[in-house]
Amino acid sequence: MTGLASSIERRNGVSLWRQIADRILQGIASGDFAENAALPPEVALAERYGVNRHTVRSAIAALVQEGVLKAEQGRGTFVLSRKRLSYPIGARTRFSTGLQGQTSERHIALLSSSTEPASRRIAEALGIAKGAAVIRLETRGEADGHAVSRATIWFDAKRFAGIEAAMAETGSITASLKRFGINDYLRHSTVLSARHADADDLAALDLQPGAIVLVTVAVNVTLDGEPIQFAESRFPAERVELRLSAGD
Amino acid sequence: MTGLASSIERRNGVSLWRQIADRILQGIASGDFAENAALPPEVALAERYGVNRHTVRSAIAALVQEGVLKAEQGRGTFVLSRKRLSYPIGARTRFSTGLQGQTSERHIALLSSSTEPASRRIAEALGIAKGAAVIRLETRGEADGHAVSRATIWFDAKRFAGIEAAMAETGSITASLKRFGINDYLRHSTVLSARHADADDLAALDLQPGAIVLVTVAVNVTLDGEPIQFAESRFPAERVELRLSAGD
DNA sequence: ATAATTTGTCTATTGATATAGACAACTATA
DNA sequence: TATAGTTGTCTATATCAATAGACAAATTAT
Repeated sequence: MTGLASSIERRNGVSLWRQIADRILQGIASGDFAENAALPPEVALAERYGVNRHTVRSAIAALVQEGVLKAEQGRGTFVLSRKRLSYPIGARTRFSTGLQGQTSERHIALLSSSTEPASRRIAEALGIAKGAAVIRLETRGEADGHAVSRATIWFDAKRFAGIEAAMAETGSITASLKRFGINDYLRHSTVLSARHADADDLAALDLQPGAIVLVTVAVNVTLDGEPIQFAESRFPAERVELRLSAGD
Repeated sequence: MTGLASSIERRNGVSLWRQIADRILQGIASGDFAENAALPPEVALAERYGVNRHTVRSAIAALVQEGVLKAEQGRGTFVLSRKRLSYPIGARTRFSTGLQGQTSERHIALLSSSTEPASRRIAEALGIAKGAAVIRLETRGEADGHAVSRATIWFDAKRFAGIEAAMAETGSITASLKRFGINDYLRHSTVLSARHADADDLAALDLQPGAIVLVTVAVNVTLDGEPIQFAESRFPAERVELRLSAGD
């Protein structure tokens, strides 16, 4: 990416093969390793990263299982997967329209829903009393059959009673909110962080263990500034990048 | 954060103690573990995460060495460190003003500089010919003595000859650009991703191996839209979160 | 055909990771 | 003072991670 040959760290808590797998994924995303082309041979990669050939093989094996690479005996190891999806974030962040042009199909699957008392944090974000009932939706964003996001979304249960049914039916937050008279809404705030994927993320996003997720914590509001939705979304860093759209 | 007891993954390439250390850091950042208060005892943490007490001890040991926790025999283990810095990103992203109010002192240290031919990517971003000379600055952002960012910045060498001297002197991008007649500039685009810190990041940001960095790739432009600066910045995810400021 | 290149498999060894259990050392409290 | 609760240290064992070397199997080029 920068052209810097940033090296590999040992005795870290993160295995060398995992680090090298990360580097290869980066290389693909940044264009260092072209699509459909062969990777450098294992011995060359081993030398480049200063590790044993078997360690490189472990990294490649993980990426093969992940569907990113394909190894052919005698020929080489080839890059299958495309660049990362670029997910725009701005005042009018929408799942479906945001990925328009990058994927042919996309929708949000409702994994589960429940009603619970609001924690302090959620109550503050939604401007309701702590302990008031909120609806929690667990969702997965899918594009062309691939999982690209995993979100937990909270709504005021009083104002949005039954929204889980609307979500299950429409597969869209925007469409569901319309049923409650909200035709437009804005992203009020977004806070961004990153962490290792937990077991739930791994399963829902079909990730290999050790993968990194980008985490956004966001509040959506009506045009009047009334908070309507609080959400924590997780995006697989190896498949998705977030593009900050300034104006919109 | 969400209250979900997301669990720990095994055989991942990321050791259990590293994952647990991450979780504790998250817990501190999100307020689950209050500052100056004691962590739950080791046996309780071991049970919560479903691992052996010794594994929890490895995680705690790493965080003690990192200066985040302090263990006292017979009493407990205490949280020393504060919440993450919140680094705002928007049209007017500036290092120093962005952290105002959160830290008393902050500046950018110039680690090294060089002149090199522009890669295709950098040439496109800066609107110059591929192979044209560009100045590369390697910098570290510091706040109250702690490293909070590590950036690589490129400028058109023709237009900004000598900017490395200005940077070394002023410790500020904004001040340096003023010397070239640029009194204001805007963030044109930002792309966000995350990865494991490489050896260079680890050293410069004083991180424990295995740590995660948030990565932004950004282009700054003049008010007329002329590109002036291309930068890749790395932020330690355990110490910094990025706050997207919508309007500004 | 032959050789060179590349991925695949096997054995062996070393160190890091994780579990298990026992007990020591220290602190706070009843 | 005695007791419970907590961190610190030690031994032992099993598995994972990484290195090392050798050779097989498949493909491509000479």
